[in-house]
Amino acid sequence: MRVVFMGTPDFAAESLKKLIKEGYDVVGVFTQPDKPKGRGMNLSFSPVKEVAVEAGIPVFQPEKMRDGTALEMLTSLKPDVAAVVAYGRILPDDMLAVPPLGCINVHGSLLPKYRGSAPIQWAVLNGDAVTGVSTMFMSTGMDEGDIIYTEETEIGEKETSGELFDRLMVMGAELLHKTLSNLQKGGVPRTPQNHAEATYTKQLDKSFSPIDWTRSPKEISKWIYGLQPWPTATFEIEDKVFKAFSCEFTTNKTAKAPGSIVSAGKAGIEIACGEGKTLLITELQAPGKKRMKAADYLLGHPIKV
RNA sequence: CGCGGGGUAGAGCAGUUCGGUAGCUCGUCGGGCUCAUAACCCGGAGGUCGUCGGUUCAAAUCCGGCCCCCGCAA
Repeated sequence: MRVVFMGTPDFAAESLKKLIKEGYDVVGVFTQPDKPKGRGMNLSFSPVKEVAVEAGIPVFQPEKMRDGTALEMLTSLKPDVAAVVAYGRILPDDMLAVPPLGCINVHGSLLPKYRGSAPIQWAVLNGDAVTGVSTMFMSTGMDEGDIIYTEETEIGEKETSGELFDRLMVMGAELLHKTLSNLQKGGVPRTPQNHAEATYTKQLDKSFSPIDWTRSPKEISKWIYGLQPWPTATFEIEDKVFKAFSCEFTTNKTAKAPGSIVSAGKAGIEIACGEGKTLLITELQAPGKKRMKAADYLLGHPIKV
């Protein structure tokens, strides 16, 4: 079975690695064009490209999806099936129609919940107890295809999106393997999504960072963990912007306005939240500094309460 | 050559402008106070000041090379 793989970030690279390891005939890999990245703005390969290059698989990085060149590339590979994992591009219908067995997509949520960009992070941000991965047959509408398999997993109380990501990318890779394997053997289930239950997520960016202290400690905690490793939750003290990494709930009550500092000591920095409750920030990062315990930061930077 | 901040006791920082043998808070060790303590008091240990080289009577501090960490931006 000739497989064409399309993907870009680590989440996708994990699946590609799995396919290679399981011996699939990966005849070509599509990934986003190389971009300048990091300090120094050096040109860098996507994680998927790294894996493909190492495995000696031809890499395709079309700039545009709809000018025909991408379609030509795909057609020339004569794929039986395409596996698409976080490619970051919308495939036009003519490309979706190329592989006879269809285009399989791995999505980081239990569809039809969280269609769109950052499903994993939103599951954490919303305080969900359970999320998972799904494989589906791609269709014209974004993440609207028929579901093949799903696999659930619980979200830990203090699990960050990054940690959940690491688990789901492995689950996703295995589910993709199961899907392709059964597809090759003859058939896989095909369940239309209940579109009435669909929800959509917005892509995350820095504008989500500032913590809204009027919310409950529980919500803020989820915000802090859900926004890791990026774009990270932030708050301000004395005009400096801090990133928040860890927090603890308290049983304290306060009459202070949400966002004000209630106490600062060995336990951390206690800040007033909504409902008169407080949240203890235990790990943070000051501008230009490393991530550190809030207590350590206070040693060299006394904060007036 | 994208912009910028930083590497000083176990930890977090000050000191670098105007060179002169290292300071603060916490921790740690010992002692004291106390019914008791994460509180308080007294005392001690602990640093080749990232690294290599240069200038100088003298360098954490001035000059040059290198390594590492971090923020922005992507």
